[in-house]
Amino acid sequence: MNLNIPDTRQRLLAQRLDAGSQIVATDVAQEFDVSLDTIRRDILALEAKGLARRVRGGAMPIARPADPLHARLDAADSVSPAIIRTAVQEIGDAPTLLMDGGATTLSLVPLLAGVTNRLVITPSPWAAIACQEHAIAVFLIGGTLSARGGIAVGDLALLRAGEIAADIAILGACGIDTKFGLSTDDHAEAQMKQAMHAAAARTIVVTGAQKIGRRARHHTLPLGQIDAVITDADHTMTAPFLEKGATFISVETV
Amino acid sequence: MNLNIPDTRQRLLAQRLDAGSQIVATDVAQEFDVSLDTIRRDILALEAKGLARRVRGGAMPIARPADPLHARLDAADSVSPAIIRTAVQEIGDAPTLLMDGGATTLSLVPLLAGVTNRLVITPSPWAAIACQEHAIAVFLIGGTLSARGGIAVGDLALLRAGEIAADIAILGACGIDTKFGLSTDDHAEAQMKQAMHAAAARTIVVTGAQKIGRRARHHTLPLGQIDAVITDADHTMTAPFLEKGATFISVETV
DNA sequence: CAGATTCATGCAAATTCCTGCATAAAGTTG
DNA sequence: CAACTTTATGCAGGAATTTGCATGAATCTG
Repeated sequence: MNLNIPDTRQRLLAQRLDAGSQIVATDVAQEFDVSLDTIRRDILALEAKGLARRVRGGAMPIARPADPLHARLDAADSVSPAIIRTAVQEIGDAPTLLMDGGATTLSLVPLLAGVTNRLVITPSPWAAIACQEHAIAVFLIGGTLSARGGIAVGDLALLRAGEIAADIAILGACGIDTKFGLSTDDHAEAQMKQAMHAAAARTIVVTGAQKIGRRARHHTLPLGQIDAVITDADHTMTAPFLEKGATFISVETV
Repeated sequence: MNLNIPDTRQRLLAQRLDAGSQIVATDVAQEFDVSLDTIRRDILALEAKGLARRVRGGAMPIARPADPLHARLDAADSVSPAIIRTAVQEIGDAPTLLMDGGATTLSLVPLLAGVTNRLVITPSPWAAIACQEHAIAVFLIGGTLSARGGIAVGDLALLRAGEIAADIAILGACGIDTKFGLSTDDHAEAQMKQAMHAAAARTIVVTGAQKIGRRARHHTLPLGQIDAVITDADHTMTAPFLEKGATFISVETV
């Protein structure tokens, strides 16, 4: 049995809050066999750490971050047209595409129509909808959609990606660095991108200049496994990558 | 159990208002099992915060400036609020939901938030996105997205639905008829809906009056396998169904 | 205009919160 | 080992919040 000390209790309570459930002080007091005051103090401590929102009778999870859609749509507007043009040209007539989620890749979709027999495979519901609106055949990879992330992830999704042989994987980036390679903020999404890379003959990364040199939390792919990076960064930023043998296709910013 | 405190209630009410539905004080009072006065005070508080327009008997959403994204939601807005309210009430606190695609079921999503540990499983990317915007955990069922249809279909999808045990399957309808039962325009989607029915303990159909008596191309479920139909059709339309032993929950059109 | 419904206000009961204090266990220091 | 400090816990009493009810006013409906 666990020790019934503040640390243990608070850890468990924080865990529950993080999972989205509410905490009813009287219930928890009974569960741990301590007085209501003790639980109240635990909640007080959690609030001080910013892990709980205290309400009458217990606590609730901290308010979630602002909804990702607007940010996503706003960002989509800001993707450089030059990047989009170049990426579409690079993709050419390849019939089977693996598309990542994210604003940058999403903005490519409208220009992918018009190729006969093209199939887009994607774990992103946004990309799937965009494809359908442009009459592109689309296969949706299922899985859990994380609260913050934009693509479906999970073992099921990984397996499924393993069953697929695509021509080109088109990935977005949270960060790309000369040593750390391509990186992603979410661990599960990083795995998904690795699986997409493995299932495709070529891997292209499409990303704006602001991601160059950044390192996100999780390593995703080493530079050597990326066939081309399309970006609007200028030469001073891409030079270190070129020295390491990476293929960067830079486009002039307008 | 959820905390029944002003904060929780007001948050949920604000959410419903934001989703465009109106609030009937007496109904909500019953739903939360509190007195009318309490709800009245909640509405008062929401009005003070500028989140509600108080009217006799309840509250209405604040008139919002039109928004470019709104074009897509128009279809959802045309779903009778009474149907939405009733369906949400019928769903209650069920933690695991299987949601069909379509405008009607999509319009339910904003009101499904606020239940702890709720998971929505859906083959519809639209539903998945709507869930994510409302911070509802969602599992996306993968598969091919047909050009016209709104949900992912395919053997893979069917298999996957077979691995799932949900509390309630919430289905839309292309047509529902006393003899032909529930029917769907697309064969693959019909199969998907059958699989969803099989994976859930209860099956609820939510549909507008215009679908009553229609027969779509593909038979999907016999009436006997549907636990409840929620519709705004009047008694003259639903009577033939009731005679056959079906459960229809009719709501008055406003 | 009469009846019914809904709203506003005040009030009492119940619940919960806050503060201070006493006790006990664990750790620290000389 | 003894004395001290720190930490955790439970309890009591007063303050604050929330709730349901009662009363009369206001509003809607036919």
